[in-house]
Amino acid sequence: MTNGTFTFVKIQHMLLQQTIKNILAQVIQDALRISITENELVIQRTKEEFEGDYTLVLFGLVKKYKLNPEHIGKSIGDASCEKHSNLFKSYNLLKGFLNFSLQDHCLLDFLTATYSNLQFGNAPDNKKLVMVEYSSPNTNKPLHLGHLRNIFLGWSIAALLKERGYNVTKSCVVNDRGIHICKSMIAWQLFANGATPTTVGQKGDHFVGDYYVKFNEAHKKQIEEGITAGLTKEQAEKEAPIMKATQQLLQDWEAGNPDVLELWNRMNQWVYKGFDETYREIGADFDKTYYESKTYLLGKKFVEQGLKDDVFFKKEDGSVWIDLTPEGLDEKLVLRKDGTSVYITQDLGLAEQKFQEYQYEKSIYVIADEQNYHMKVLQLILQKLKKPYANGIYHLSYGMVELPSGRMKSREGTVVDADDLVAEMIAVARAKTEELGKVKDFNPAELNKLYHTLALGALKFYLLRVDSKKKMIFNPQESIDFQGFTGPFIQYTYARIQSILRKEGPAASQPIESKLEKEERELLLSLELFPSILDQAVSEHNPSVVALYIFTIAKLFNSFYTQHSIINATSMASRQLRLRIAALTAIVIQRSMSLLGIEVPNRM
RNA sequence: GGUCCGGUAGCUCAGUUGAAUAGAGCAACUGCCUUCUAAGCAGUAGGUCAUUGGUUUGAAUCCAAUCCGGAUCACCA
Repeated sequence: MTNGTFTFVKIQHMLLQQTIKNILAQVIQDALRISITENELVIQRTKEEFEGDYTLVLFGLVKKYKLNPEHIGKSIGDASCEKHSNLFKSYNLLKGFLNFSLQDHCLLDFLTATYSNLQFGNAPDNKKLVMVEYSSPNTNKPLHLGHLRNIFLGWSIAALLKERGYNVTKSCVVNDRGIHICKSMIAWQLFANGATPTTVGQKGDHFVGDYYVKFNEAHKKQIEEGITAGLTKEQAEKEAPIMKATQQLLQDWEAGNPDVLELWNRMNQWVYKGFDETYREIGADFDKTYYESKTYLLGKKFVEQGLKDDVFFKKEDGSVWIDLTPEGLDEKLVLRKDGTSVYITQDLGLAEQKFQEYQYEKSIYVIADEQNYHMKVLQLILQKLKKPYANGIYHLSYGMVELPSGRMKSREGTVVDADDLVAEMIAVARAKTEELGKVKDFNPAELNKLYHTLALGALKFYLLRVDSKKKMIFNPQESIDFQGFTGPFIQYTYARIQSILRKEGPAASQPIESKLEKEERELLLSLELFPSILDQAVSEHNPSVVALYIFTIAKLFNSFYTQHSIINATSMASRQLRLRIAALTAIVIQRSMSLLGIEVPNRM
């Protein structure tokens, strides 16, 4: 801090575990006269059944330096407690495990420094730009459960990145053109008699989705007729009149037929209005939206460049390919023989477009794992074209949400609709709240707000608590729980704390008890991990780390809460200590949940 | 067939840079509300970590083989 200049000093809390590692590495060098870095040390939280807070696992040292564990354990333990008595209170040695107990004041210092810090966990701007693309719906049907997993994941990853200092741009690619939307258009022309979402009083995305279903019904019927008339199944699918009309519509669209464009635009607007409503309801937002209709031609110039650079090659029929067999993949088409571009080529163009607009360091694509191969190919092609942004592409691949009966199929009507599910969750939240009757003094607006908070808390937590890489099974018969490892459990813990803090908040001027109870210790040791948990979640691109963490915090607090009274603590100093612990727990819960996109209620 | 992912308690999932007796939640069973919110807490029961072999002082975790499930390898998106 220089004189006369206002310098903002951000105090970064040094994690205990890292501090211990650094000190022990030094101690070991001095005491055993061996050269060792802190990264070689294995430090972990001491298991509950043993005495201590942090444990140094000695086996690595024993093996590498051929030392006796009893001997080195004692040397390290003695030297540590002697030279760093401000950190280590005592140690015990069990087999190859050296368990250290920390001085209470280490935890109390941490508590004092953070209990009123509403920014705890927030890291300073690191000037790195990241794009997160998520949601990316088709415009022929409403959002479903699979989209919800995608959206919650993408939103949360973006929030986590921001929290840890990244500059984040959230983007969405809308697949607004192609055969799928033409199917809805044809069905509307054939069956709607001019009906609109307004005339039938239906949400626009559902309205259009219904015509997509009607298309499939009509198509199916025509296929059966075709087969009866002697066609093969494949022929019947292609030759069905409604399919031919759809193909014609697609060609007219590409040719720019004004009537077709007008209908296309009108139907898409209906869908967007519906999407916006759903996004608002579930708290999704985007900084930038790309429309496929505007970007799908961008990739074509890649083809020329790729041919020139000998990355691509042309076949006799005029189609263009890339040979990825040296990489263990296949030959992949990048341009059809009729000169139209394929999916992968469009994605190449969009990646370039995004980079030109944002110069991102990293570009995260939240896309289901069925596209693992596609994303691998995308990155590989960009690398072969020597694009500077190629290595920054990261596919956040998540498993599909399945029903007990298997995959959801929109054509078979087995999808779990996003709007329906949210409405159902709100109904469950209402029923549970009324059953418990704790907020009878709430007015209708407050009640609706609470139901919404609880419903989305339950739903988001349910989808985010599972490791995103794994597929998950959703059983619509069993409604999502409000007890145990759930959003409402954590929200409840928060509400409990608020109920105490409404009566009395911690007073900075008051002294606090300096000796910690077991439960207080446990809680502080875990709360202290918060920033490192966020780093882990970011580096693994995995919000479930945060969900898991905050669940253990809530459990620890509830356990503490039932064993020790806060307001009626036996001494003023003890009450002040506990009020601070409660306040910090509330902060960590609120912040963790907000990073999952979940709000916390003051009462429930 | 090639490639990739997965298999842990009745169910849904943690734990996989190797480390102490493999953990939660739900469901089942026992207790605990005149005390800060019982959407809670404490406890009981439940396991051949798919199988077999290997590496290691030590394997759910690493290696190999096998079995089972899924995804993908489209001039679909």
